[in-house]
Amino acid sequence: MEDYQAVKLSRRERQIMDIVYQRGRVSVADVLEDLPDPPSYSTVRALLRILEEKGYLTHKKDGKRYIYRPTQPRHQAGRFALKQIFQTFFDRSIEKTVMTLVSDADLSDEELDRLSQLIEQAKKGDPPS
Amino acid sequence: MEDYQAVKLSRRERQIMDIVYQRGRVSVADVLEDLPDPPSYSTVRALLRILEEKGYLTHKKDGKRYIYRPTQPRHQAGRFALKQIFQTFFDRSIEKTVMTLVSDADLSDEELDRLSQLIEQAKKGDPPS
DNA sequence: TTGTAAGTGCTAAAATATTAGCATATTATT
DNA sequence: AATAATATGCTAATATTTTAGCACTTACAA
Repeated sequence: MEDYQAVKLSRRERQIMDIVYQRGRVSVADVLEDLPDPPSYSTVRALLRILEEKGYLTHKKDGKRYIYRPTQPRHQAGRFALKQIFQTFFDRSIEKTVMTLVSDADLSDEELDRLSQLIEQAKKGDPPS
Repeated sequence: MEDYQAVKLSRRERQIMDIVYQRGRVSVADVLEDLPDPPSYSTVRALLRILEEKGYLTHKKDGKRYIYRPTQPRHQAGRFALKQIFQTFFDRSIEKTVMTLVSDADLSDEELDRLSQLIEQAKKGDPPS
């Protein structure tokens, strides 16, 4: 399992991976811009290199600079991260988790409708137990 | 904002906080048991002490041993963590997030119904925009 | 071309985090 | 009240993370 396991990453590495996943693709300057308590340019480069060595990122050249992207698809990484949260804070209860999500979000009626539909579909589509 | 900001925690500290939030209250032995690549007993004690110094935990005596608990309520910490994930991996889209949650979960029909109700209630109760 | 601005590669210093171990305290039992 | 078992308090060694800086490269424009 070579997941985006925050469990293996150091503090800075984690911060950087979060930025990478938020932006999709990043230059050194992008990361520097988003990083809290921003360190030096050199530092960011070093971290990106390390993350690449560890297999979390790849880069390609774009003009004279590197553009980094995650090796693992965002969706997959998100799924893993979500599972983690859900286990740690919400007793593995989907209900509790969705409740928190929804109550914090201040959704419009249309959005709520779409959510309902989503759940209906889940009910039809994939009947368990 | 003195949240459960994983952003400030080291790798081990984070792992420990996750365990604490999962179990609610822990002894040193509990933590040691759940920690991946378990270090020594001493180590765990040291980490717990540090987390207490930093304000993330408190302890009280229970017989001869300490029981640690988070200073921040679980619900609040969970909310914060969830928000983070949601921003990082799901474009701030509740729909995407819920979709992932629900499709991974293999819920029973009753559970799906309860979710629907939840959403209906949100619609009535708190009409936005 | 060649100068310059903006990159990268690498290395090693500095700062933090992680760890073990010894000394001391507490509880329960005999 | 002495002992054994199981805690904690503290300190210092070790390992890892984080950082800066110098040497080199590339792209572009004068």
